Amino acid sequence: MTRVLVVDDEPSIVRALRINLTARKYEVSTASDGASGLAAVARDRPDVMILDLGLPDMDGTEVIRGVRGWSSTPIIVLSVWGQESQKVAALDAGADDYVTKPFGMDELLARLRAAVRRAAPAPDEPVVTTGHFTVDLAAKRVARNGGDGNVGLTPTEWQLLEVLVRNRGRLVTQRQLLQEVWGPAYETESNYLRVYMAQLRRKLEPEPSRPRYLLTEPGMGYRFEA
Amino acid sequence: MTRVLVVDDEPSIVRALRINLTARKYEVSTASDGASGLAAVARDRPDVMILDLGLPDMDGTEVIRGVRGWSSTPIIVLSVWGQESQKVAALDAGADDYVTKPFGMDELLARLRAAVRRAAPAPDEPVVTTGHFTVDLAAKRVARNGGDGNVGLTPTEWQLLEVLVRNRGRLVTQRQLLQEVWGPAYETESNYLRVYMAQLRRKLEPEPSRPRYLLTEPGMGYRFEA
DNA sequence: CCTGGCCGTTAAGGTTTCATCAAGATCATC
DNA sequence: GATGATCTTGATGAAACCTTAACGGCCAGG
Repeated sequence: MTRVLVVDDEPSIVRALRINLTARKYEVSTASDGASGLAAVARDRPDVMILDLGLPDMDGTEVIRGVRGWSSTPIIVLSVWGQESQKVAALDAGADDYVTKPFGMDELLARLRAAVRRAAPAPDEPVVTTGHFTVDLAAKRVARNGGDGNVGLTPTEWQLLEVLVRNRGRLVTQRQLLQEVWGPAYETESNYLRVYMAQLRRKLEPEPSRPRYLLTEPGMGYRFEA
Repeated sequence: MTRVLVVDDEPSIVRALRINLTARKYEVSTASDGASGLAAVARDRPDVMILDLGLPDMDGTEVIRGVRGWSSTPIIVLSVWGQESQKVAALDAGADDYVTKPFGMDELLARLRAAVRRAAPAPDEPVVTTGHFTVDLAAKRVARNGGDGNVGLTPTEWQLLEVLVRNRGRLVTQRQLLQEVWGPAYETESNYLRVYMAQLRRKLEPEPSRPRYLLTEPGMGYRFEA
């Protein structure tokens, strides 16, 4: 039975969610502010968390960071319409998805299912092959196809490549990359990214100046394409 | 059976709607002012609401806001011709679509079907496909069908497209778009919209000068149709 | 018929962001 | 303490982007 934690300070929403989720065989626990929400995550270990951004005691992104410090429980964020920057901040902080209030129950349930499914035992393919090289995530090895021997990557280069390959096909924001590789304090040092992306491209791309696998999306981030 | 709530103070219109809707197997309930309309929404939980803006007791946008506080039931607004600003205000408040009086029954029924269909089970994955291209909200990727490679969108273009796609099938006012993409301070810079809509159409539409998916609603806003 | 408002389109300017290079700082190892 | 690899930092030219203004088409109202 899937456990859901609802953190919202509006009783009507909490009630509606409790009724609908219970009817669909979810196990529901609730909290009405950020502090007790964090406590509830630690206590109940929910499989997924629904979090309202407009809590009375603390900022929603603070709650997300508090959870993400030690848990990867999927988080679906509820936000009122028009607070675009808030939503972006929440996603950057580690939220998995968002729904704007007012929401349709069907939509929320769909996103809930999707979030739980994504979190399920990741059938991670540990080896990714492109037309020119092969990345083995488990063995931490990169080898050029046809050519022998493996490509030597420095620790930082490897971490960067790993994040990109794990999100292959998807765009990864600069902030996310910096946060995962260098830590939260380096969110703005986009210079590092450029230097290391250049090094990766020099070592992996057939034409480093015309990237084919490690793509730049100007203003947004990078994408690994296999 | 689909439940429709009609809120209008003109008996002739209520009667005409009741007859036509009942004949087409809708279950109809009615109310003649805003207050009882709100009560009826809470009591009957209609699948869709048809709301006249010219009610005796309260402003139409007030009714919409009252509903939107806790429900996302689709709302189709009826307004007399010429009250453009009223319609925009209603859409901004959260209405889904509008029909100007006098209206053709066929048109109203079409919009009714569209609104109900839209509210039905939302797709699990945030991937929207049209006849000519596919939008993946999670991966931030747009690909032309058949053609390979993805279409390169700038950050602003992407944000604009995202708002439209998330509200697919439904009219989004200029103000809403400007606020979500550029921020509350740019509510009147409708020039930006024209420039970026043109760019999106050039990149996505098969015939940019004859839009098929990114539609203009003159005086109101834009609509993404899949 | 003319006028004004709204929309679509285009192009140029200024600004931000990106790629590349190279030199200093840091770290691990011996 | 010396050495080599790795990581930071700064500078520069190039590319992409955002903004802004101008022009023309279309439609409605006078």
